[in-house]
Amino acid sequence: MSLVLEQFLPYRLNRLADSLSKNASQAYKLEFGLSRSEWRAFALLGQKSTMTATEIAHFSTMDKTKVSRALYALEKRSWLIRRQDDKDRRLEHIALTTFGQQAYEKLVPKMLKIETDMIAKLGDANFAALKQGLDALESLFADEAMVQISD
Amino acid sequence: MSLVLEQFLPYRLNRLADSLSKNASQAYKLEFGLSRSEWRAFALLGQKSTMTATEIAHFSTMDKTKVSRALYALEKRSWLIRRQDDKDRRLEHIALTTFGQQAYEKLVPKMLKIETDMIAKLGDANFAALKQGLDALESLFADEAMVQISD
DNA sequence: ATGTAACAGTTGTAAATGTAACTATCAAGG
DNA sequence: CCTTGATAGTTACATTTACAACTGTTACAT
Repeated sequence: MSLVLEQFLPYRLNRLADSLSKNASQAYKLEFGLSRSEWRAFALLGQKSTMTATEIAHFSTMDKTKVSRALYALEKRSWLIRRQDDKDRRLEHIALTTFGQQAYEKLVPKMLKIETDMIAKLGDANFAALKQGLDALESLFADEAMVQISD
Repeated sequence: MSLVLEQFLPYRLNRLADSLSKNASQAYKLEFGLSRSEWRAFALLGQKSTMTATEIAHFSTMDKTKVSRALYALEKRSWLIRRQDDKDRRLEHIALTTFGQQAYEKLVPKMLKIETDMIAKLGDANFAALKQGLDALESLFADEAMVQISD
């Protein structure tokens, strides 16, 4: 009947996502000067070692133009190199440089600590509940995406 | 030890918040041409009937400049009126016009339907878990805000 | 009363973003 | 071959946003 914004699910989720991200961004923003999109691309490259820009866009759910600019910024710091595919010259295989990997290995523990601290504060039961809820939400939207694709 | 972006809590929350919001925005964006910040201010005004811009900023967790511009947009559609406070001429008491209220009453059921449909798809158990998790997260960040204030 | 600090709200400006258009490449059919 | 359509990635432009500076007003101590 009546809508209370503070209790409205999309709004709550947005608010919380914002809080968590602001919290987490301290590590990569203050110390490394990375933006959120740069951090995402960077985190993926550290994790999967070699990817194309399109793959990064897919896994980070960012627009490809956003990815393009994030990669450009990371390239300027010499944190990544691009190698053109031998067979398909449209493709670029992107990987972290040694320099980039060193930064990655310095940054990851800090990011993980932020997360584990937060989880500890939440408590096991609440965290389990949160995970269950997020999993359920995610599969819900994964399904919808598939429906759209099969149109 | 290793960071998997897809499982990283701030990232997951961001991703989901985005999905939910895109889903929910269909109603207010396509049919009413409202932006997200306009929707938020509008929803609060419909809910609390009279507020100042600062209050709206506080309850919607938006920057006051964002609120200022959202209110300007809503005012242009004649959805709200401003009345200056008698005692403190810095303050503006903002309320929806009859016109704005009519729009509000048309929009709210659609927004609520989007939410209830989603909750139904989630299932009771998952929704309860989600709520528990979000509540816990929220109180965690509410606490932190207090800590900051008391500094 | 007067100066200083705080507050409400707006505006200016630079950076970030989304959308569409663009370049270059490939693949497949005629 | 050559045309058509798809794909990878970049660039251009319009919109949105954040952040700081600004105007006008109040409160309060001197």
